[in-house]
Amino acid sequence: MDVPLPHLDRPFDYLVPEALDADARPGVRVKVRFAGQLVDGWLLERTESSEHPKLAYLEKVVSPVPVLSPEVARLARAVADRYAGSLADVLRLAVPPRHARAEKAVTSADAPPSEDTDTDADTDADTDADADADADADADADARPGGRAEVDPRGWRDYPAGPALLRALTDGKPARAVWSALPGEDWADRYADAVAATVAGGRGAVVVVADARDLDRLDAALTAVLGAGRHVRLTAADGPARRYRAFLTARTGEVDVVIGTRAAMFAPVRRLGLVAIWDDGDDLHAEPRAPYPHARDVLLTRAQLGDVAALVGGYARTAEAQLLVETGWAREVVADRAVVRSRTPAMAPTGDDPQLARDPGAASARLPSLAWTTARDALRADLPVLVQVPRRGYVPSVACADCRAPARCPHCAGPLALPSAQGTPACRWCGRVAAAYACPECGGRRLRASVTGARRTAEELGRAFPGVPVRTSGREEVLASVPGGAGLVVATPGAEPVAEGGYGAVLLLDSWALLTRADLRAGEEALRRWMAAAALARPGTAGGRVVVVADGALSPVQALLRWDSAWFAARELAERRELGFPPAVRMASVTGVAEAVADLLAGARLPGDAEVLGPVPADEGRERMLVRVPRSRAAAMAEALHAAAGQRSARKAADPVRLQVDPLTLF
DNA sequence: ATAATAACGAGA
DNA sequence: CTCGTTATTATC
Repeated sequence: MDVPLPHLDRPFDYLVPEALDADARPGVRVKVRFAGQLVDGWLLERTESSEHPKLAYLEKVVSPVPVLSPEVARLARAVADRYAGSLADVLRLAVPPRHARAEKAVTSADAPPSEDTDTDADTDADTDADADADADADADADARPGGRAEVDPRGWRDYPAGPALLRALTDGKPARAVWSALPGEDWADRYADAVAATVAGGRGAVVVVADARDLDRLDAALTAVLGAGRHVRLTAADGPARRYRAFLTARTGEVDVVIGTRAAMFAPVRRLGLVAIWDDGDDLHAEPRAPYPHARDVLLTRAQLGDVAALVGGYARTAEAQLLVETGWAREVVADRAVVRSRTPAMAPTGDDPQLARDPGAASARLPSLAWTTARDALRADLPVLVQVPRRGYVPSVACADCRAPARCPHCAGPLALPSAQGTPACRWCGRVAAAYACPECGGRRLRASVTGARRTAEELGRAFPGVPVRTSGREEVLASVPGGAGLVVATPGAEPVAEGGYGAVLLLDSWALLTRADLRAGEEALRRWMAAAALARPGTAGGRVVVVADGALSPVQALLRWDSAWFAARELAERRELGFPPAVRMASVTGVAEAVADLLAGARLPGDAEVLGPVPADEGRERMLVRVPRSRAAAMAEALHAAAGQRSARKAADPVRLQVDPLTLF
């Protein structure tokens, strides 16, 4: 039933009239009379009998195309349960809005929609070039015959476990890998290898990337490996018609490789063999619509439910990925230290005090001396220079003025904030005032908030190197690539263009702004962005250098210098265990006007060991409470919150409450 | 939203 | 005890 009310989050039985019998198959969209009015719904299954005494008739089958596959239906239910949401909400994300013209185009051009069991569909249009793969498509995927073409594992040889991963994919084994890409790695090519290996084994794949630029890159890499027409792009940016068309192409089994942004995470794929996500730390992977699922978690749930292989990759490793490794759910795929050293650009930290710069050019650019000379040398060698500058608008938290350790609440470890320049610091979680705050690291008593003026520094940089072309890549205009000669590229994180042959120098400026963000993930996020930029530099052996303007003693900086995000992720995860933060525990946030939040929590039968933190003020006069449970109680907490939301909606409580499990930002 | 059903209270 | 009115709850 396509109504978002939590108390109606269950199936309802209807009679199927004779006339609709043929079309009324599981997975089709239907219209039914419900509480007097016509509402949309999904036909989940056909049964012979019903517990319910008096049934109404199905009103209409909207379209005979069974757009909801059984696998996706099961997945959607699991995702709804995990995120304390309703099936209807998840299905809205999983199945794009119907586009009648696109539907007509796809279903008339091809064979009729395939049978509904994802494992035996064989009505795919025989694609001209390689009809080879489907000769034994119906055979048990685990009993792959030996004579199949293997994918060349060359690009994966830098990682000792790489070739075995590709073999497992071709053999249809549900391998699970957390991959740490080397600097300079062409990740899109490696993902194309993994997909090709899966396809060679007769299975399909879903790959999710964060943005359009990554998608273009992956698209090109896949076309080079698989040829055209073997995969399809699924992204909301392509517009409703193309999106629905791509969706149907996958649903009918015409192609069995889907790549896309998070809109693709629920893509129906026949004989799914691999789910993959690149750069899972990018916050674009978090769906902003209820129930706010994260692409990584949806894909991992998919892998878990369906004996499907999973690949979680990035230059940097997230704490979540580290948890997969530490629990043994996934194996890490990393290069040996010697290989890492040979590929890494020469990296150095430098203090951020421009007064120390002796060179006049450096002083005019307000650049640390080392950063300035490094850039100058690269330009003289006719190599491009990348300058990464954080975007404005980060809310900095409060840090110790002496050692710069983030100031945390002594009681609940939430972030401290200064209400005014003169005020006493208070916790943004529990609201307690930390009047006598002393830094646990160094004992310092002074606090500072920080930082602005990032972009201006970058503009001044251009003036410091007269005659050198300056390009910018940022929010308004994102460059995909730049030519190889001498030139300055100023980019905000995530918008760094690839340089032909690699950058001669990469400068990471104003790291302070990244590191002091009021965010649990500040360190992880800073490292992720630095690594993404540093990965574009030439190796040190080819003259590539990276200068990070930050204290070399800080652990994210250490991790960058050693190109060891696994080490950092392990530290990060250990710290979150200690502080009781996700992903070591499961959290949920409850947001709304004060009394509504209190009402919901009062009605929630939370597990006994649940902790309730807050309230803290949220925007527009609402407030926010956090519920924290051990991971073993995650399902019970989600259930309890969903049920409590159901009670409220059943008695038509006016004020809405937003439930978010594993919210991306906790503060 | 709307109909059924339970709960309630006043008057016979 | 019964009838009419009002809260509650389920909605196939």
